[in-house]
Order: sequence, then C-alpha cells, then structure tokens
Amino acid sequence: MALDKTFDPAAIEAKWYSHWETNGLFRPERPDATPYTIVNPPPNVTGSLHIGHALDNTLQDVVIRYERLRGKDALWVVGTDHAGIATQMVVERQMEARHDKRTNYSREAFVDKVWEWKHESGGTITCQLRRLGCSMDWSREQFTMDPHFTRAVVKVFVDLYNKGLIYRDKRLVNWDPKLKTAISDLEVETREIKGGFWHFKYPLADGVKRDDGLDYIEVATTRPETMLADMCVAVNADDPRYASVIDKEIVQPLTGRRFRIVADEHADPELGSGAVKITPGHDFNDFEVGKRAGIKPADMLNMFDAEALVVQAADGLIPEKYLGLDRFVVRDMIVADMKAAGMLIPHMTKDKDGEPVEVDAEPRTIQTPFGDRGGVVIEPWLTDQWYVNAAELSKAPLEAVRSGAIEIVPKSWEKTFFNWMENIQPWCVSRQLWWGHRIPAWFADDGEIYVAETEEEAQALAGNKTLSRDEDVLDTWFSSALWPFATLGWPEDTTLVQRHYPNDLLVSGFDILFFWDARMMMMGQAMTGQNPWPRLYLHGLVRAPDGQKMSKSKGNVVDPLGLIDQYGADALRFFMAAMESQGRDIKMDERRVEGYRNFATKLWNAARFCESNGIAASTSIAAPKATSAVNKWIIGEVVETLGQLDQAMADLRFDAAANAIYHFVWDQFCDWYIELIKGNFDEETKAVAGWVLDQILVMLHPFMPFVTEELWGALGDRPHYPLITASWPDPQASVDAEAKAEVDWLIALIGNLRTAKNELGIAPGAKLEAYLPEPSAQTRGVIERNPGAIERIARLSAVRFEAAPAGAAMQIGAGDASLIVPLEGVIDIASEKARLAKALEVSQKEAKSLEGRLNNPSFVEKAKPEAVEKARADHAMHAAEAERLSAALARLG
RNA sequence: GGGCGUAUAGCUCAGUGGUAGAGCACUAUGUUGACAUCGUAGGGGUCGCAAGUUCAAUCCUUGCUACGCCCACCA
Repeated sequence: MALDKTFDPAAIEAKWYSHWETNGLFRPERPDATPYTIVNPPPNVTGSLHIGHALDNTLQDVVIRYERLRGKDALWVVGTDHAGIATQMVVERQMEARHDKRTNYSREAFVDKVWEWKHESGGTITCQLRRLGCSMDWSREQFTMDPHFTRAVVKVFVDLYNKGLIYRDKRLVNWDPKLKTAISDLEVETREIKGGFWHFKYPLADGVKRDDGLDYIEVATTRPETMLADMCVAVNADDPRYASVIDKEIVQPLTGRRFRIVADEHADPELGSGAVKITPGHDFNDFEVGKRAGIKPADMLNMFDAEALVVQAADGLIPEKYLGLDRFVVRDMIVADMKAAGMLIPHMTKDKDGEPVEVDAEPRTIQTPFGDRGGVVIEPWLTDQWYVNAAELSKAPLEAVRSGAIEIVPKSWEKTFFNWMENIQPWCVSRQLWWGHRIPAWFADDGEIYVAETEEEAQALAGNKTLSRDEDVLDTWFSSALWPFATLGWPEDTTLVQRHYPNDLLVSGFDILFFWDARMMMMGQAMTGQNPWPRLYLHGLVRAPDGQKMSKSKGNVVDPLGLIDQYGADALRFFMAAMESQGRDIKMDERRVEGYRNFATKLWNAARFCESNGIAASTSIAAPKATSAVNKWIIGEVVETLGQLDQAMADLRFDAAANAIYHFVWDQFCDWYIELIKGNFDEETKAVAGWVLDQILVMLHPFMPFVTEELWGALGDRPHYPLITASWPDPQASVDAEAKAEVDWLIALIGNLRTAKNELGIAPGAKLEAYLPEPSAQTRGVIERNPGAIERIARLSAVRFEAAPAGAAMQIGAGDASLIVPLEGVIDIASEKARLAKALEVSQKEAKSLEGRLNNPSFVEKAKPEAVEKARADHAMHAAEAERLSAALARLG
C-alpha cells in the first residue's frame, strides 16, 4: 500500500487504539513470561484529562510498552477513584443549580444519585486516556468502590483496629465548616491573609493586683471571637512580670467566666504581652496547654457548631446576642463590645501624614489554614474521630527507603520523605460525608464500640445490645492506599496477586507523595508485609508557558486534548518524554510539540521513501549480514542507539531515551544512511534498510505508538503480528570500527567540502574534481569503495590520485588526508587564502593551548595518563592540520 | 523558622573534573532519486557572583545574590 505524502495523526489514532483494545493487545496472554506491573494513579471519577495526567500517563505508558515489547507479562492496572469530597461536591452543586439539596434526601437516596451520576458522567477521563494512547488493561478496569474493593477496605479497617493501629479519639481536628467534615492535616493549606492583632485587658478577679499595680493582664490575639470559650490565661513561669499572679483568677469581661492564670512553657515572654489567652477547644496549641493545665478534652468548652456558627457553651456563659452568628461577624462584635467596655488596648500607629493615631488592631499577615477542597477557613474543632496510628505504620516504609528496598527516583526526594515520615501525626481517617466507604463500626447505647466486617459479626460481639452503625465514611486516600493490591483481588490470594504484587514501579507526581505514595507504603507493609513496589518515580509539574502553575482562575490552562487534535498524540507524548529530566518541572512549549509532530512526519517520509524503493519489512530479529561499510555502519549505529535507549530506560531517564532514538532517526538514518544508499538499492542494502527501519519502529513505539504501528503495518503484511506486541531489538551484531571509521571519514569530507563551497560562494551543486597525491591505502580504499557518495553527495566528478595541476585550488581536509580541489576560474585566490588563514588560526590556537598544557610539568606528572595521552594526540592532530593548512597557503603564494 | 530545588546560547532545556550541546528562534542559501512539517551552511555562551580545593573547575566545597517549591503552632 502506498503511503500518503503527509502523516495525518487523526486519521490513524482512533483506528489503532480500538484495534489494540478490542484485540486484547494491551495485555496479551503471557502466563510464562516475567510479570511487570504498574498501577495507574486512579484519577478522580469527576476528573477530566489535564496536562499533568498527560505527563504522568505518558511516562507510564512508555515504560509499560517498553516492557511489553521486551516480552514481559506487562500489566498496567487502571481505574478511577470515588473521590469522596470531590464527587459529593459535584453532585451537590448540581442539586443546588436545581434549588435542591442533599438534605432533602435520605442518605441512601443521595448515594443512589451519586452512583447514577458516576455511571452517566464518571467515565470522561477514561475515554481521554485512550486518546493519549495509553495501553492500560481496560478489561479489568477498577473503581475504588467496587464490591471487592469495599471488602478489602473493610478488612483493612477491622484488622488495623484489632491490632490497635486504628482507634477512636477525641481531639481537635481540622474542621471544614463549609463541607461540614473533618479533614486531615494534608488537606489543609496555609494561605497568608491580612488580619489584625488585637490587644485586650483581662481583669484580675477579687481585686488582685500585679506587682506593678495593674489590675489586669494584657492578652493579644488574632482571633478575638474565641474568647467566648477561653478557659485560662497562660504566662511563662520565668516571666517576672507575671510571677505574682500565677494561679490567680481572671474574670473574662464578656462572659464573666472566671478562670485561672497558669504557668506554661507555651507562653513566650518575647511575644505580645507575654500572656496568652487559652481556648483549648478551638486552637491546637491551646488544646495542649489546656491538657497540661489539667483540663480534660471532654471538659473543654466548645462555642461553635458544624458550620462555625456560635452556640452556647456548656457553662451557659456566652451572651445570648452572639448565638447563631457567624464566627467572623462575632469577631467584629466582640472587638466593638470589648472596646465599649474599655477593655481594648488600642494600637498606636501613624497616619499618612505621619501623625500618631490609635487603631483597634495591629495589622498583621496571618498564616491561615484553609480547606483545600472547600476553600474556607478551617476551624479547629473538638470531635470524636477515627485515627490511624501513622507513626507506627511509618516505621516499615522508613526502613524500606533507608535500606534501599524502595528506591525513590530522583533521590533528592528521600530527604523530604524522611522529614515528613519521621514527624508524622495521627491520620484522621473519618469524614462526615455520605459518599464513601462507610466505617465498619457500630455503637451501642452504652457507648461501647464494635468494629467488625459485617453487622452480624458486630452484633455477635455486642450480644443483645442495640447497635447503630457509624454514620461516617473513610478518607478517600484510605482506600486508594490499597490500590497496589486491592485492584488485583486482595484479600483473595488470586493468581494476579501472586504474580503482580508487589508491583514493579510507581510513577506519580511529587504532589501526592504524602497523600498517596507514602500511604501505599504504609498499608502495603501493614497488610501484606511487603513493599508495594521497589521503585518510586516522582515527576514534577507541567507549568504554563510563562512558568506559572496552570490554573483555571489564571486562565493559563493548556488542554492536552487540544494539543492532540492539533499535533497528534504521538507528538504530545514525545514532548512529555523528551522534556522529562529528573527533578525538574516541565514548562509547556507548544513549538516543541510542533517540532515532534515534524519528527513524526520526517519518519513517515523516510518510510515512504523506503517503501517506494522496494525496502520492506524485515524477516529477522538479528541484523542481516552486511558487507558494505555503509550497511555495517548503520547496523552498528542501531546497536549503539539500542544500548543508549536501554540504559536510559533502566535509569528512568525519559529524556535521554527519547533523544537517543530521535537523533538516530533524524541524524543517522535520514540525514546520512538514506542519502548514502540512494542509487544503490542492492539486495543487501534493501535487507539492511528494511531491518533498520523495523528496529526504529520498535524502539520508537513506546514513545510514538500510533505512527509506528501504522508504518509497521504499511511496510509489511503482518496483520497478526502488530507492533505493540512485537519483540524488542536484539541485533546480535556489534559496532564495526572499520566501517564506522570509513563512514565517519566520508561524512567529514562531505561536511568540509560543503562548508568550503559555502564560504567561497561556490554553487553547492557545482561538480568539481579533486586531487589526492600519495593517498594512504586506507583513504584510497574508502574513496574507491564509495563512488556513489563521492559523486552524488560530495559532488566530486573524480578524485585523481596524483599531484594537482598548478593554479588556484582549495584544500579540503578529512582525517589525515588533504584533497586539493582546483578552482581555476571558479574562485579568486584571495577568498581561499582568507578561508585557509582562518582555519589555520583555529588549528594553531588549539595546538598552542594543548602545547601549553603539555609543557606544564605538573600536568604531565599528576594528570591521569589517559588525559595526558589524549592531549598529546589532540596536539599532534591540530599541529598536523596547521602544517597542512600553511602548506596550502604557501602553495597559493 | 526548617528543608529542598533552580540559575548554561535570544527562548525552553540537556551535560561533563580536561576550553560546552540539543530543539526552537536568527542569518545566508536551495544542488541532491522521501520530506519546505524539508535540505545545506553559518552566527551566537568569561556555564548567576565571589573565594577555596586541584596540574586543571561550568562541574567538587563554602559563602553571597535571585527565583521557585514544600513543611512548621509564633498567640
């Protein structure tokens, strides 16, 4: 079949993808092959393909296609994540648009609606991954709320509970008042907010006075509203200002609540007034201070409901007027009320004219916690939640990374990993949502908790008590932490589990190192006793062309599907791979994607050329027998490229791998080999060219699956042997040094001739004669063996092995030979002299520099022998060249 | 406050203890048995700054500067 003149990606992508998928080629039956396994970071069902997915999945597909071609039983597990908060938000938002809301439904009815949504629109991203060409095993597509996955989640929860690694605790959590759920530390992001720092008087009770005569203590806060639940004031025991009032009491001005002044290390004499108001129920530090002061968590006063509206505290002392109001409204009221009561200490500042003025608060930039999903300020809130003992579970992963059982690539991330894991806090895993894995815990009337895999088992444990199941669900990351094994059928001991767990590699963005990767390590070790994978590859972010993070609000988002439409999936994939050097973010560069589209076209045309000259698919894995230098040379170049590619893949250097095949195709195969064989399509050359092209298609396939598969089919009739399941090259040949030297000499000669012609203004096509008196046998042989290259590419009508006639001529060097090309009447002597003089200067400069080094005794004595040897050889070469050039100059007079 | 990373050609980035490379852009050009989404030739860099180690530093060490990211309770 004849190939079209230009390559049209859109015309072949869909065709090949469905061919691969419907024929089960993403996971051919290879029961006897070595397994190779990657699990795909499950995208949220709510998601659509963004540029980060394109990078992440391209890298994985490059690896999995590479391993599949190498004959492994390659499995790329794919699926989606139920994404508790995100998905519930999507469905609730849709309800809002219809003036409807979640609470209009029963829990069951709402969850049904989410499932409905999932079935209708949850698969967007899986279609989009197909457009990128990703060769995942769709036949076993997973979902984190599949029944077997749920069983795994429940088992893990129960097992960890029984081992004491999951427990229920009352402590402060990060509460999202918008989503009305607890979230984990990782889901909190700190943002800088402009706020105020207010100073207040807290009067001492019972007429007590401080040593300095004051009858109050000054406290400062950025959150005045919490004073409604203040339970003490802390001062430092070493602070002389307050030594006399420790254990004395305060009367809080707004609530009238009496509480103690306590000594606590938390109070820093250097900060503010040195005295801190303590609200144990609404501040993480204060919680600890409160506990040290002997206040039990259960007795800590609470002043907020789930939406952070003010509610009456247990002691009933919060004034009526604040109740039911928003925390930020109450903040303003409290400042005003304290001010009216004379309890606000104003802050002195200067107005724009430099005049001193009083203001209520000192302006401050405050590090404020926000929920990463809800986007509102997090409220520390005292609740009962389920916790995972992360410190215990982190021990095995820490050891695994320390010992090298898990290799993190690039290594620089290890320190970050250690830093986080060594300081890990209990992981709050319960969420007050409806969409998710419901926690397998049942509460009895008497407060007892029963954790079991089923209600029946829980009831059996509880006897005849009445049980009600915990309403809460688990953090989404709890279930995705099981992804490496639960997707394979665990806890059943399936063949898949046996063969594919542990997995071989995990590829993920560094942004989910803590959320996901670290937790897979913890759960993997805790539940299976094995690390989920021996290798973790972390890639960076794809940034906008301006270097900023892409975001919808900035409007700088680049849509990968748009790039695929415009340049083809192959081009986008190649871009991602070629730009992926370890440890650096990728800046989006559409021109470069375009360049790789051009590369695909270049290959396309090279294949078209081969096809039109009767070069067809090869029939052997091993390189064909070759006798000509050009053919031996290109086989050697394949061997070298393959070596570079394999090494790069072993090192996970995607950029090096992509560049190796790119330069082989363009620079060696297209620019030289094809040019050199033009006009000489003998059987050997056709066999070699066909073989080389096949090797190119195989080596390039992991990066550019579509164009290579299309060409593979076009070049040979091999319908039952598609490229995707072909064999990785095994040339069974080596580099032929003599052939390489011969072709390198030709390339140098042709290059030097072209340069000289260009500089002397000689038409590139002009045919010239050359003289080479007293050639070495070697050089003469090369010239005689390659008449085509000499005539057609070097454009020399003849090379005479005799002295050149007198007259103007240019001198062309190649290796240690020097060709004289007479230019009588073609060019004036002055131009050639100038050209030679310039070249001579360069040679002399090089020679002189090397000479200087060689004349330095310490260099000769101390440098490595190879370095000295190389300097000597280079010096000899440049000196000889300089000599030839000055001889040529002399000849020109 | 801690930790990490990055500074190399106009732009985006590789790289090495022995005087620097790619892609794009730029200049000139269009002879060639596929390819103008192409070919050929060329210009362009005191490798952020300073000191140190070394026969030799863009590369190793230290300091500085700039930018970026992550973690952390300064009330």
